Amino acid sequence: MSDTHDDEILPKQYAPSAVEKRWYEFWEDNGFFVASGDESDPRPTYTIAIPPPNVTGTLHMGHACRTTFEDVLTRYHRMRGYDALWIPGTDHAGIATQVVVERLLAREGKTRHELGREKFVERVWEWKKTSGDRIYEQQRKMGSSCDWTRAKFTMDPDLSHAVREAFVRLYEEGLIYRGTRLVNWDVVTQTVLSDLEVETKEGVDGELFEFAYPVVDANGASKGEVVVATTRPETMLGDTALAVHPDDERYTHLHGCFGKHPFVDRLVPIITDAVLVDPKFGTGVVKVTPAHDPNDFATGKRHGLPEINIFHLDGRLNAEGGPFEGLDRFVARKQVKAKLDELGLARGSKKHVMTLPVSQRSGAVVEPMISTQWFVKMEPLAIPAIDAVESGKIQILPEDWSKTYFHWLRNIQDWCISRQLWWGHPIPAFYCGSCEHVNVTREDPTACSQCGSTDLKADPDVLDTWFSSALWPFSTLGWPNDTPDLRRYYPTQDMETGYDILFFWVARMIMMGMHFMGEVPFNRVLLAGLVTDERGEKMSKVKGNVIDPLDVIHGAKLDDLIAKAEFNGSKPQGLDYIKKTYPSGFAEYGTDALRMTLLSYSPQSRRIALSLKRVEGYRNFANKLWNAARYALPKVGAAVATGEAPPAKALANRWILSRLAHALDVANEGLAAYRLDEASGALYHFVWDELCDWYLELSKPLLESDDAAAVDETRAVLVHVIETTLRALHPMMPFVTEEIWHRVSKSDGLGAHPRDASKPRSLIVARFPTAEVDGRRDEAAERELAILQAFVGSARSIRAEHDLPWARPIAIHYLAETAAADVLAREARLIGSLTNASLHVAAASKLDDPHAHFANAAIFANPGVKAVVPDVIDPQKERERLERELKKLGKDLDVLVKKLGNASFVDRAPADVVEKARQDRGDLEAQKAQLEGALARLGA
RNA sequence: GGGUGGAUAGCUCAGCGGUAGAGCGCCGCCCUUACAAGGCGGAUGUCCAGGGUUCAAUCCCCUGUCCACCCA
Repeated sequence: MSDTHDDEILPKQYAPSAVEKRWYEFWEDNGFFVASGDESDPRPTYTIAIPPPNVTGTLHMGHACRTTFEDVLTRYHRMRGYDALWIPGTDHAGIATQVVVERLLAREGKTRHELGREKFVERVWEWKKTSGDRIYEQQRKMGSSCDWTRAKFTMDPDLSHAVREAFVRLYEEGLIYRGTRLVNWDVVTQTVLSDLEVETKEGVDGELFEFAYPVVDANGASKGEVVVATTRPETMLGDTALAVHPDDERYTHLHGCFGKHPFVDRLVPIITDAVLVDPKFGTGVVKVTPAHDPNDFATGKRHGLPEINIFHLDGRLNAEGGPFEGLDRFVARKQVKAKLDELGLARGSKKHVMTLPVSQRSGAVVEPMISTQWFVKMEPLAIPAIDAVESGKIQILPEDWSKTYFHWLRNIQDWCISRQLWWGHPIPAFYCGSCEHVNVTREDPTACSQCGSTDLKADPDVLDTWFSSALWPFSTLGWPNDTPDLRRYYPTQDMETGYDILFFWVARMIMMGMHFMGEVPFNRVLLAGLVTDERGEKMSKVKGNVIDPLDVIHGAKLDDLIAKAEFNGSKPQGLDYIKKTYPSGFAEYGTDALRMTLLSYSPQSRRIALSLKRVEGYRNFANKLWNAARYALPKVGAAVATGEAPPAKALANRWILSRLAHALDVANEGLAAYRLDEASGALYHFVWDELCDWYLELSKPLLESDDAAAVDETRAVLVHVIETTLRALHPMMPFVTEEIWHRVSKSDGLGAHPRDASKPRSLIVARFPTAEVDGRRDEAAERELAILQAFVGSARSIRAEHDLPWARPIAIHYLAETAAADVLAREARLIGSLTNASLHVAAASKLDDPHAHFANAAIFANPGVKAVVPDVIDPQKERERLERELKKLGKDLDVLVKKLGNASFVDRAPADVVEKARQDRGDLEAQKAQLEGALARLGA
C-alpha cells in the first residue's frame, strides 16, 4: 500500500466498497488496533469496553451508532498518543439466544425437552459457533478499531470463572441469598424474570367483571352477599380472603364473616385492610389472591393468609383450580365467568382500560407466582454506586440522566438472578440430599461441607444474563486474576451505550465494579438516544421499518428491501412505508457516510430519526473531499505535508490556515466534550464552505501566478491543509481519509507507528491536529478575506439578478478611497478569477453620482465599499430590486433605532452591546443612503 | 398516579438572554478545465399557547396543551 497510486488518475467519484475492505485489512493485519498491554509503555491509556451485542444477533442501527461513537473516541485518543484499547466481545444473552435456538428446533419439529438439556446446550454452542462471528464481521464493516485479539464472550472459560467467583463471594458476604417471593413468571419461556425484564403494556382494553360472594357468619348463617370487581376472574380460584376498608360503614356488619367460595370448598375470611382497599373504587370490596398479585401478596403477609398457587408453570390451572383444572388461564377466565353466570353470581361487567405486565422477551402476559429463587441484596451495593456518581467519580452525560439513575438506585429492589433456562452460567449451588445444606462453592463439591454426604444435587438454574454483563469491565481484563491488563486498563475511561440499559447494565456495572474492584469501572457514562426511522418511530421487524446498516453501506434495491422486510414478518403497512419512503432503494452510501450521519445527531436527543437523505448528504461530502484531493494532488508538485503549518504571506493562504485553526479548535473542543456532532459539523463546514468553496478557488490564480515564491507557498499550504483535514476527519471517516492520505502524505514523520518502526505508515496513528501546530490564527487575514467574500458575493448577486451568464465578462469600477479598497486592489486577480470580472479604479466624482457616469449601472450595496457594474441593468428591474432591498433594510434599521431610542437600554445594557447596536445602525444607515441615492439617480 | 424529555423553515434537527441556523426539499441561472454526488444566486419562520422576571425572552420562571419515553 505504498505510493504506487501516484500515476493513477483518480476517478471522478469516490467508490467506497473496495477502499473500505482494503484499508480495514491493512489496519488489522498490521496490528494497529492492538493495545500494547505493556506495563513499561509510557503512553497514557484510553479504554472502552464495548457493550457486548447478543452473540446470535445481527448488527442493527443501534449497534452501528454505538460502534461509530466508540470508534471515533478510540481513534481520536489513539491519534493523540494514547495506548487505546477498545475491548470487543459478545454476550451469551441467555433467554434471547435460547429462544432463537428453540425456534430453530421447532422448525425441525423438535423441542428442547425432547432433546434433553445436555444436547440442547451443545446445540446452542454450535449455533453460537456458526453465527457468533457474524456480528464481528459486521462491526468490522463499520470500521471498528477494536482490539480483536482481546475479544471476549461472556461464557468463555475465564469469564465464566469470573462469574462463579463473583457469585461465591457475594454469597459468602451475605449479598446473595435464596428466598421465596412473589416473582414475575413468564409462562411461555417458563422462567422467572427480573423486574426490569417486565414491560408494561398500556391502554389494553379489558373488562372489569363483577360477581358476588355469598357471605356467611361464623356459625354458617347467611349474611347475604358482597360484590367484588376484578379484571382477572380466574384468580378467584386462589382467593383466600375478601377485604374491606375498616372505616367503610357499608360493611361493618360483615366484619368477622366469611365469603363462601362458589367453586371450591373454602370459606374465605372478610378482613379489614386500609392499605389495600380504596373504599371509593368499585364496590369497596376486594378479593385477595396472595399467590398471584403483588398487592394481595403483601396483604396476605400482613394478615397471615394462606397463599394458594393455582397455576402450573405453563399457565394452565393446577389441582387448586377445582373444576377448571388443566385449562389455560385465559380459557379458564371465560369459563369461570360463564360458570358464575350459571350460578347466578355474575353481576355484570364494565369496559376497563388497563396496563398489563408483559415479558420483554416473549411478550407473554407475566404471571405473578410464588417461587423460591436466588436474589442479590441490592441496597448495600447501591450506596457506593450512588456515591460514585454524586461525588463526580463517574460523570453521566447527558447529565439529566443522573436523576433517573439516582431515583432507581434509591428505590432499588432486590435483584432476582436465577433463571429457569438451560443456556447460561450455572448457579454454583449444590443441595445436600441428607442434611439439606446448600453448598455454594468455587469448585464443584464432591461431598456436603456440612454432613459429608455425597448425595448432592446441582441447582438446575442459570444466572440472569445481566449478572455476567455486570462484571464486563473487569472480567474482560482478566479478573479475578491480577493480570497486567487489569492493572493497566482498569478503570476504563468511557462507557458509551443506550439509555435503555442504564438500569439493566450501567448501574449494575457500577455496583459490581465498586464492590469487587473498589474502584469505578469507568469515569464517564455516555448515553445515546434510540435510533428510529425518519418518522421517529421505533424500528421493529413487525413494522417493517428496520434499516439494516449494511444495506445503507452497500446499497440495496427496493425489491431486496421489501423481500427482507417480508422475511422478517413485516405487516403490509410496513412494506408500503418502504415503497413510499425509498422508492429507488438505497444507493451505495459507504461506511464513512453512515458514520458521519450517525455522528451528526446531537447526543442530547433521545431520538435519532435516521434520514437516508442525510446519509446521502454525507456520501456527497465524502465525494467532495475526494474531489478536493483530486484537484490538489496534481497541483502540489513536490510539496510535502510536514505536519506543521507552513509560513504564508498571501492573504488566501494566511486565511485558510486561520480558518483551519478555528475548525481544529472547535473539533478538539467538541471531541473533548463528547459533542461529536459539533466536532464533525465544524470539519464538514470547514471542508465544504471554506476549503472547497473559497480556498481551492482562490488557489487557482495563485498557482498560476508568475511569482515562484507565491506558487511554492501555496503548494505547501494546500498540501498541508488537505493533509491536516484528513487527520482531523480520520476518526469519523476512517476509510476515505486513509485512502486519500496515502496519496497526499509523503513525510516520514507522519503516521509512523509509535512503538514499532517496522510497521507501515498509517493515518490511523498520525497525530491528531491542533490549532496551535497545524493552523495559524490570523485575524487580519480573516477580516480582509471577509471583505473580499462580500465583494465577490455582491458581484455574483448582480450577475444572477441581471441574468448575466458566467461566460460574459463584466467590469467593476470601484472607489479607491474606501476602507476596503486596499484589499480589493491587492486581490484584484483573485476577485477577477472568482467573478469573471475586470476591476477598475474609478474617481470619487464618478462614483458619487454613478448613474450620471455609468449607463445602466448596477450598484454594490456593501458597507465600506463603493462600486458599480456598468451596462448591465434594466432600470425598471433595478428599481424594483432596490426598493425590495430598502424595505428589508428598513425593517432591520427600525428595530435598532427603536432600541437605541430606549433610554433604559442605553443606560442598563452592557456598553459593548450598546456600542454594537450603534455601529450596526451606522452601517445600515450608510447602506440605506447608498440605496436611496442609487434609486434617486436612477430617476423616476 | 409519579417522573423525565421534547414542541424552532415543507421534512429531520442544531442553537441560544441581545435583530433566527444547518442538511434535505423548493425557485432561478450555469455541464466556469476537482466535484451535476457539482457551482452561483434566491424565497421561506406568531421559535406550541398564555402569564411573569428583565433595558432586552425563542432561550430563564410559572401555568396550560400536545407528543415521546421511564417508573409504579
